[in-house]
Amino acid sequence: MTDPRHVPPSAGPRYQQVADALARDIARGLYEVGSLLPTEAQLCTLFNVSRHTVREATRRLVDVGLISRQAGVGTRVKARTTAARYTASLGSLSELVEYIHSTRLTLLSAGSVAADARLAETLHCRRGQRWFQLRTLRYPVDRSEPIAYTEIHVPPQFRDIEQDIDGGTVSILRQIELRSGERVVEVLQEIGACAIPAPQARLLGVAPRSPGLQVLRTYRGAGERTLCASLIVSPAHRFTLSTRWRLEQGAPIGPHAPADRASPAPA
Amino acid sequence: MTDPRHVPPSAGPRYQQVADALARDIARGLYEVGSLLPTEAQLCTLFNVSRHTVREATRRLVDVGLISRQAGVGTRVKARTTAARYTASLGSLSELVEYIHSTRLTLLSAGSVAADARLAETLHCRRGQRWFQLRTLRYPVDRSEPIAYTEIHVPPQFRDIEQDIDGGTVSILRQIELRSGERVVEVLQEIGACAIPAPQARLLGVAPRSPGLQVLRTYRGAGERTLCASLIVSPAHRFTLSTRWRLEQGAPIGPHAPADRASPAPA
DNA sequence: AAGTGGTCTAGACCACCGA
DNA sequence: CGGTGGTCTAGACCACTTA
Repeated sequence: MTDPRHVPPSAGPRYQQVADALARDIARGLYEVGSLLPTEAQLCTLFNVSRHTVREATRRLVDVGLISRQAGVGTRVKARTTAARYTASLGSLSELVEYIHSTRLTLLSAGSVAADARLAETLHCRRGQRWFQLRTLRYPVDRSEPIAYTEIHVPPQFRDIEQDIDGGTVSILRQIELRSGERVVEVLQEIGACAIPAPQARLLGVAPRSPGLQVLRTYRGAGERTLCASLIVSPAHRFTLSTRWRLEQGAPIGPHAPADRASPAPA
Repeated sequence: MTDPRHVPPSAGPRYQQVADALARDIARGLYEVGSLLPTEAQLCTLFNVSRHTVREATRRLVDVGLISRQAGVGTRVKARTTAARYTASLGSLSELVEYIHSTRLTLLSAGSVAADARLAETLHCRRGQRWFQLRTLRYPVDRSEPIAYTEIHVPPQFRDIEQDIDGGTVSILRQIELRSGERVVEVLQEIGACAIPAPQARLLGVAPRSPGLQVLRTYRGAGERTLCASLIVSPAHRFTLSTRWRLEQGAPIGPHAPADRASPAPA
């Protein structure tokens, strides 16, 4: 019942049928990876459609990465099949950072520090590197038990960022972006478990060495310059991080609302 | 009103100029979010180009999420500016799952279970739901200390998956995909910290209630059918999860056009 | 210089939506 | 029903690559 060659002439618009046929032929190996597809003119006669239709068809295949076009050269086969890619995406940095909307921050301290051995390892920087450090606690608006302890580190030249940090890391990032003219280009995130050290445990109202989630985020501009690094420590069960990975189909149809977000653990 | 034509006419093809002009007008607020753009015919006369060119222009704007088109209705403005998007991507599921390449798995047990209250909550399923459960330990090839305890749950109809699980979750997923004809379309991942319960702690060689990382992954096919759910528990410091988020530029090369997002987001 | 894809025009018919 | 975007044709000129 499942003969792959039995594929009915695919339905839908002509360009889709052409695209499907080409994709099938590529998968079949009729057109090998690296070789050139027939020219658009040839495809026109081959499928008996206008050039516009051929281009609409090949455009789809370009979009899914099967082929690429180059003026003056031709249309080259890039891959035999569309690789399965799973992606997660964020609408903005705030979705990564503001794990709970209705939270408030309190600033514990702000000052210049030099990285000791532990901090250097955590932030992947040289020992002795100087940072301007903000230490904060994040609370749900309606409770007095903090969710997380956060250390935010920025390069010393940004030490005079406005310290109304209620906007959290995002507003700090925005200020840095404005002042440096750089854009956050990538965020490296490392998640692990830890035994919460006594000082933080005291702040968070849990027993020393009790289980905690530790999230390190390094915000980088172009050229791998670190614009900000934040370290979050949160007792177990106070929140979880969720990410939704979705298969990226060839044709990105339909709305997707994937988001990495953190959600509070049920109380 | 300022004359928008004082802006230097953007370079490039005609459709790009049209797209730029429209994007500028949307950003300016001339066309409000939610409202309809002029019809394609109107845009043709407005810019004095053919309909093909107008469509090529609006297609770009659709790709970057500024507008959407609907046959019979019109072209609607979806956002005032292209929001910064950060995406993370995986080449395949194995990058998500096989956190360390050189590991080996040992099977502790395999059997049918009914979800008790705890499991039901963990897996977000009904209490009493039946699963075929595999319990495993993952070791680095060169050490005897396990890095993680993993429970893999699959729907009972897949209970006779081949139990040579050395391939890990991925090979199990592949088998399920083959047998069900379904594809893993999305993966929901929840990460939290926990105090490792005594039984698992014993298996992992750590003290009961010591800190652990807990990762729940739910693999879903189309229609939100759960094909597999895995629960990983790993003692602190034995491994960390890293993710790299990258800024996705507005109109990059291959229009892996993210579909529209509802949230206009940050002010 | 010949041939490729890139762009653009002018015109046509269709399915679908809303009044 | 009239108007919208969706599809498709036929033809044209261009910039570019390759020989």
